[in-house]
Amino acid sequence: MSAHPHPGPAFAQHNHAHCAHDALTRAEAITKEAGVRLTPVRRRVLEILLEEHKALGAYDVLARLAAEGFGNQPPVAYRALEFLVEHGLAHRIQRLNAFTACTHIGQAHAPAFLICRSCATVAEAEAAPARAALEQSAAALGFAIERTTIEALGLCPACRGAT
Amino acid sequence: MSAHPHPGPAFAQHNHAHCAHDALTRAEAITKEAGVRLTPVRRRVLEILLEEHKALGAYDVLARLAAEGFGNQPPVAYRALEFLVEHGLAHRIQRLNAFTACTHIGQAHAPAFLICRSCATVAEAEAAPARAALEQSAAALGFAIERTTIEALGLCPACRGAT
DNA sequence: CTTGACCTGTTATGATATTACATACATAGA
DNA sequence: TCTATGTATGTAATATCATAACAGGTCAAG
Repeated sequence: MSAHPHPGPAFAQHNHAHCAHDALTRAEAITKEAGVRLTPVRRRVLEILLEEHKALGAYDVLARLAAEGFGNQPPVAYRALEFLVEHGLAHRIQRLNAFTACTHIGQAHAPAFLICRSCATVAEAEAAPARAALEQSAAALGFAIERTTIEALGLCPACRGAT
Repeated sequence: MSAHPHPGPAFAQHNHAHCAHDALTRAEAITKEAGVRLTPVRRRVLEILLEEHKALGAYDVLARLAAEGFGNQPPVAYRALEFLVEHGLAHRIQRLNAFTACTHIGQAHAPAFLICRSCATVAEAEAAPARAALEQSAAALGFAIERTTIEALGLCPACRGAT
């Protein structure tokens, strides 16, 4: 169990170095637990995503990897990203065709994403109530939901303040 | 006002010819009202989308158009689709990079999409409660939502029944 | 019947993503 | 230790999705 069960949102001021380091530590625990390998490329991709609370395209990640001596073909990035998403270490933002590090690694969560259209920061919000509401609507139609994508575009607190 | 303010979901049995014809009639009213033109390409694209309650990729639509003598370059399809989305006659399904005809043309609505992973049918569900719940979560973080995308993947009633 | 706005078409290119296959690495069992 | 096996990485080639820029056509207001 962690001492930080509810880390603040990406919008809030925080010690980002600690936030990123903590995420990596958790990622190592998670992967070890699952019996899968957090290889150098995978780990590096997670680190890259953790540098900022933004979503990065696969090709952005790829460029970074290539510059550091990893392979420079798309599958290198896509495979690492897929691995991270599959193990809950990162999320795919459909609206942006991009990826962002999970800010709640190791915690059961079903996030909604809040995407600032001004600064591109992506935060995870609690989506359980929204999902429950949707579940209701769907059930009324006889539809069995398996996976839900909830993404909102708008303005983060900082960008609302700025003119 | 229509005699069918609450058409059934795409999953329900319905007279599809009537459903599609009705949608076109409404589309004509909407565009006339807005002072924009439902030109042949645009109208034809809407008809194509209305043929089934599925999402079609821009290039699928384009192929149909080209076969019918319209232009065969991507912008032809993208522009018509953009027009339809802009005027609420169709929706973009982010998850599929595809488009589907709106089943509630002319009604104020903020839909969630239910996508059957088996038969690919797309239905619109009521998303107002889910949006309200999300609005709550977002407000707590100081985030001002402008647009929300809600898409669920799962099994439609028919495909649940089938083994 | 001209003008201006908008629509359609085309070329070209950019951005995102996957398939297929070859090579290298880790590790468990002989 | 050796080697077989599964898994990971690297590369080439290609598929899929999307937009920019510009030329020509259509239509309706003046």
